[in-house]
Amino acid sequence: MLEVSTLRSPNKADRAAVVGDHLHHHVVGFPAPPATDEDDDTFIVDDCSLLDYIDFSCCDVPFFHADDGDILPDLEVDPTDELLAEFESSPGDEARTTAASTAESEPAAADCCGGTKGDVKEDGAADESSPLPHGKKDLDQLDEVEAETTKEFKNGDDEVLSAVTSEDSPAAAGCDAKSSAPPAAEGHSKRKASSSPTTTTTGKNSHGKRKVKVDWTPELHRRFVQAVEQLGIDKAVPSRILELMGIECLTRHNIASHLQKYRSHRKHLMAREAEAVSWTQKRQMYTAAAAQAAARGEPGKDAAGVAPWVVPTIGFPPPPHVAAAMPAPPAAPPFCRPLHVWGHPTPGGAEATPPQVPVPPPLLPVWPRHLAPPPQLQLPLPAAWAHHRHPAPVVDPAYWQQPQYYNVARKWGLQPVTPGTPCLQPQMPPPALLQRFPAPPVVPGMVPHPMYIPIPPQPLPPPSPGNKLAALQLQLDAHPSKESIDAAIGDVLVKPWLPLPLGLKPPSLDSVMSELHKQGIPKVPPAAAVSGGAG
DNA sequence: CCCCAAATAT
DNA sequence: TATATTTGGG
Repeated sequence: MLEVSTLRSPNKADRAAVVGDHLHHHVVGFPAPPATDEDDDTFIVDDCSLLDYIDFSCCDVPFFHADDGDILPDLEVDPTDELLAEFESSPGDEARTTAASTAESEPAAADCCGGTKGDVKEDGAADESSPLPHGKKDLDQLDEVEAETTKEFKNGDDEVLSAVTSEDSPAAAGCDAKSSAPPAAEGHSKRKASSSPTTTTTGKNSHGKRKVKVDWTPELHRRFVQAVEQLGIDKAVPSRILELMGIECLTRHNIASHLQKYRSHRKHLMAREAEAVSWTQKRQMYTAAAAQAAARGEPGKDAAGVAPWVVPTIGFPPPPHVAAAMPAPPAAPPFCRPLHVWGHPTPGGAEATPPQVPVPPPLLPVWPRHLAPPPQLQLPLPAAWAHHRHPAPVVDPAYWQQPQYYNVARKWGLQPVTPGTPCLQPQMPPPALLQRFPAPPVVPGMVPHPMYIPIPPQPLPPPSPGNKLAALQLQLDAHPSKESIDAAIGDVLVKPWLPLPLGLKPPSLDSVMSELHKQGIPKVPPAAAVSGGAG
């Protein structure tokens, strides 16, 4: 059994307790509970079932359900937004839902886990009994759970959000989390010890399993990010973050881990981006060169030859007008799930401001491959592209400020990238646009993806004799490393656009496009048929 | 206490 | 298998 310790917050009174599943639906968030001070320490979740059912994976998706349709609301969210409940399940099933709670703007008070889904650790026992037929629920801890409203309805289940860990750390405890199990036994219970078979977490329904790990739900993550941002670099250390977050359910370790990952993730992104950018640039340069060559009437350079090289800009955001002219992205995924947790919370407003131009983003956010987007969850999301206009990209200052990353950031010029923001669901381009989007030809060696137009490496048009640049580029691009490709692809998937490294000066897309246009070259290779687009 | 790297679980 | 999270060490 796992125990979760709850943290108590000194100040906060709030905490929601979690409820056991037994309740079927009662969620229980107690807004501020008068509760139990006594108890603060631990909650037990008994039910096993709850957790089980909860599909954490889905959790990520919480947004979708949003009533408002928002997706990743920012931290500040209104209650409404915050609800992240995910209900993926349908009523019929077990339903698992999770709701998020509201968050408050207040960091401190935050609710912690607003989003967390319950995790709990388990141990065993508890009762698995969980008799609940279907319900499972979690609870949330949120302090204020106002949001509940929605949640409750939803499936009737409840959800919870708490994260929990079992750490021993008392300190941590406090939260509302749910915890469960009896403390006893193992005492420390680190999950690890048990190897118990059960484990599970994710959803399965069976009853016995629960999540052991802290579930970093988007909500939680948001909070995390927020905290980090608020703290700013220096202070963005686990302990501070924890404090800021106010979530007592989490332990420093949890935070630290998450932080680590967060950084790591960023680092990777940066690296990939850099690569992608460079690759893209080369490509673009080549394109430009080719276009010029074509313009000169060089043989072999016709629209066809050139067009293939026109790729959606991966490296940088196309200017609005260009974007408009560009081919619409193939089909947008049914919905996007936030980059798990790694993204930044979009601070308010960003999403709030819909892009003036409903231009479909050339690039789409990533949806974890392992997750199949629930069909039902298709929500209209605000265009992610709003990013272009974001006055100030929301970046996690803290992140970048960290020495190691700061340097990197400078190096790569990533300042404004907002890593996780992307999870907005791109709007589905109008049919007309979709048609314009030729299906990417299947190119051996290239990974087919609806998101980008594959550019066959091999079929490069021979450089014209006089075109050194083209030749050079050809060489460079002819055999892109797998990584490069991957990076490019990943890039596309991950973010709509990337800032170029400071040192690089990409040819303007406009110039390229206009060049092509002059030549009568279609923006997109006519050939391809639209792939399933939506797929 | 924090960061990094590895191990493990999901 | 890949990814996420946790655990352990410096």
